[in-house]
Amino acid sequence: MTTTRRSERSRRAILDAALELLADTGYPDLTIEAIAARAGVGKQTIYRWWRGKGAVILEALVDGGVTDMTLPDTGDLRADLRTVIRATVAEFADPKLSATTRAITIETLADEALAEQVRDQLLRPQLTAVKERLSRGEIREGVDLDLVVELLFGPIYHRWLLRNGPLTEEYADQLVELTMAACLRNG
Amino acid sequence: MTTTRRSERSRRAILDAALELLADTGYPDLTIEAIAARAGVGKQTIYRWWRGKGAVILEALVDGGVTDMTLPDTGDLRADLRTVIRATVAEFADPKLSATTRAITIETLADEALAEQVRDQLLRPQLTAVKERLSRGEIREGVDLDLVVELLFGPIYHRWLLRNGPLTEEYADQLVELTMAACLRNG
Amino acid sequence: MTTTRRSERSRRAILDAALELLADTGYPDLTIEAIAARAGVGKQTIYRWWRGKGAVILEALVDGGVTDMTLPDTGDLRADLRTVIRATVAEFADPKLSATTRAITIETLADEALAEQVRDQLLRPQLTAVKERLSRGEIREGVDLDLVVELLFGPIYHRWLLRNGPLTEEYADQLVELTMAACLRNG
Amino acid sequence: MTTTRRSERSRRAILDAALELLADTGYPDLTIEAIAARAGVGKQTIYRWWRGKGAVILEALVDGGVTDMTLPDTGDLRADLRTVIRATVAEFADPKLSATTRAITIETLADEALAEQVRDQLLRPQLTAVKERLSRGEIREGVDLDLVVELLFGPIYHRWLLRNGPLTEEYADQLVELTMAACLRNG
DNA sequence: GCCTAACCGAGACGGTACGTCGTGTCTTAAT
DNA sequence: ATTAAGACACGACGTACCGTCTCGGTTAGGC
Repeated sequence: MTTTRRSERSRRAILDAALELLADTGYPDLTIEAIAARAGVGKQTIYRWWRGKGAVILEALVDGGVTDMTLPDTGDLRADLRTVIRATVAEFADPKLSATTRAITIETLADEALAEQVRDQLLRPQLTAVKERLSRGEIREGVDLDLVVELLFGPIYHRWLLRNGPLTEEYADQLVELTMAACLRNG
Repeated sequence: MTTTRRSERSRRAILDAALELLADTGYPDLTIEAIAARAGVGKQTIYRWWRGKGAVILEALVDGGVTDMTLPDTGDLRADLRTVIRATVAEFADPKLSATTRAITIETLADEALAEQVRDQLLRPQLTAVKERLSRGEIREGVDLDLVVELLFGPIYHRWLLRNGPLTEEYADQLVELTMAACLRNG
Repeated sequence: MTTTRRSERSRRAILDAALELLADTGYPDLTIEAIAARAGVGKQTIYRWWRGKGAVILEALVDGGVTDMTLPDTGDLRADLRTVIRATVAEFADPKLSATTRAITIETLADEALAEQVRDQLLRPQLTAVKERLSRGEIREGVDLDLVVELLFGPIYHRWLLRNGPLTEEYADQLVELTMAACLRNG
Repeated sequence: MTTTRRSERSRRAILDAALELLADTGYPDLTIEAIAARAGVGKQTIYRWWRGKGAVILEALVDGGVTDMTLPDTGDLRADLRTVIRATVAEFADPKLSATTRAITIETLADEALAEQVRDQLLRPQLTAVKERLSRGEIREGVDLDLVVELLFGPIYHRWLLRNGPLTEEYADQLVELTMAACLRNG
């Protein structure tokens, strides 16, 4: 088996530069050339190890540990979800953090292969964590938990993406309320 | 005072060419230069009247009457929504029609001003139509109808956008079922 | 016979604008569009009456009376020529006036028809005046006066055009001296 | 330190293409875009190494060895000059070869920096060669040899540039005759 | 003094070339 | 073998002018 003689130094410089530029100039104006320059790296080095700027950004984000999600479990499902959904809404409402999601979403739209990675490495962990918490709640039988999860996150995504209304704490709470009404055993 | 004497002939040629190329080559590979060439028009004429390819496509779609949406009202809210949501899911599942939505969504992510137009001219009419139908149903009091609408469309958008699962008729039906459970007076 | 309903007002505005822009931006950067704008005139009006920017400039210059040339005749041919050649050299040395000649020369190089006009309306009058003065001097028989005239002006043109040396008063004097030696009866 | 590794292959292709197009279409209609296309080269590669089409043409001509000039020395100055001047006049009279000179002259008029190169690389060698031959002749003392050279070439340039008369062998001979009268010790 | 052409300003139009930018591939020299 | 550097062919960008073409709105003859 061959050891990759890849330079860790370069890898880090590239990922860091990518995140910095993402914050500075926004995703659409992000270029491989700029990343290489800022990282003090040859363009070839980027092309050798990644398929495009989307792949670089993805790795940068995953590497940055955006993925961490630990769900509270106080025994009160409704309250726990409220916590999670409030946090999610706040994240989408924050222009700074929101840029990150925009970046990935755009790539996701254009590139099927990348979408797969995003789904598996960023999205699923979060959704699964919520689903798992739901599975310990008093859910009506016959209800698809995956669908319930989407009932929680879908509207947020939709509203954020299409800028179709404000993302407030009240919104989060109402969303949880309605979803609970939809799937809890006792309405 | 000077009247702007815009050529309707050119406008039509450009919008038509844009739609044809969108179908042929897909949005990311769409080029102002190609649109101009196909339309038999100078590039300047496009730049004079639109802010970029996103704006052209938007106008092309709006102009093409993609906006039309007439909701059935059989008296049975659940059945009517099932019809609408099934149709929506089918549209998102169809790779052909879906390309159009992808095109707009991408531009929407990148351009705030454009997003506003999309929201007002394409999105709102559809959402409002559904909301209006809901308002004639047996909804529990205190429930925000806008939120119910998002409960219906959000999950679809979410699943489609992130390729997070299949978009089938069963999916549509379950979605309607859960939403009804969330907001109908009689559960 | 039909009278031309041409607007003298526009004609003047165009010629004036052309000369101003020639001074401001130099000939190569001069555009019909800029002339029209500065003159407050439609482009069509320029294209209707002139064949291009060269023609406009030429008329502007001829109209400006650049053509006037009255030769002194003190009886002393050598002294008279010295006066004329010194003036000519000074004109070519002056960057401001020189720009005019540059403009015409460029057009002359590119456009045969224009060259003819320049030759007849600007160049010939000057050369003829000198030739005429020469004919009243003590020229050796068998000497072509046209050639003598060129012996005087050619070197200046050459040096100016190719920036092949300084254009000073001494230069003018030496030039006259040599030419006199070439053609005067008494050396 | 960084070494520039310019592609000789591209350089040659560009210069060759430039000369071919110059012959085909003439200087005013010559285009960087066309040169790049004909040379099978990116436009950027031209802009990287030259300042404009004038610079390309100049290098192409210098590179093509237009510069070579060997003067005869039979001992008879008058005869030798006759040979040179006849050749020069013939060159200017030939529409084919003349196009080249036109091209350079135009650029020279517009661009000071380029003019310097033309002067040093194309013009000076020729003039210096003649001057050197003159210095071995019976020139009257006190006569500036540079001026004599200009007495020979200036009129030709003048007549050619302004199309002020025919460029014939007789013209060449008269020109030499007059110049000799101006500067030879024995008239 | 009115009528009706030609002429006017304005500027949109189809084009062509501009000079710049970023792409992804390549070559080179230096670890 | 991998790296930083950056030249390369390519293709699109958005801009500037070209010369032609409508538009209304004067304006100056000939009646």
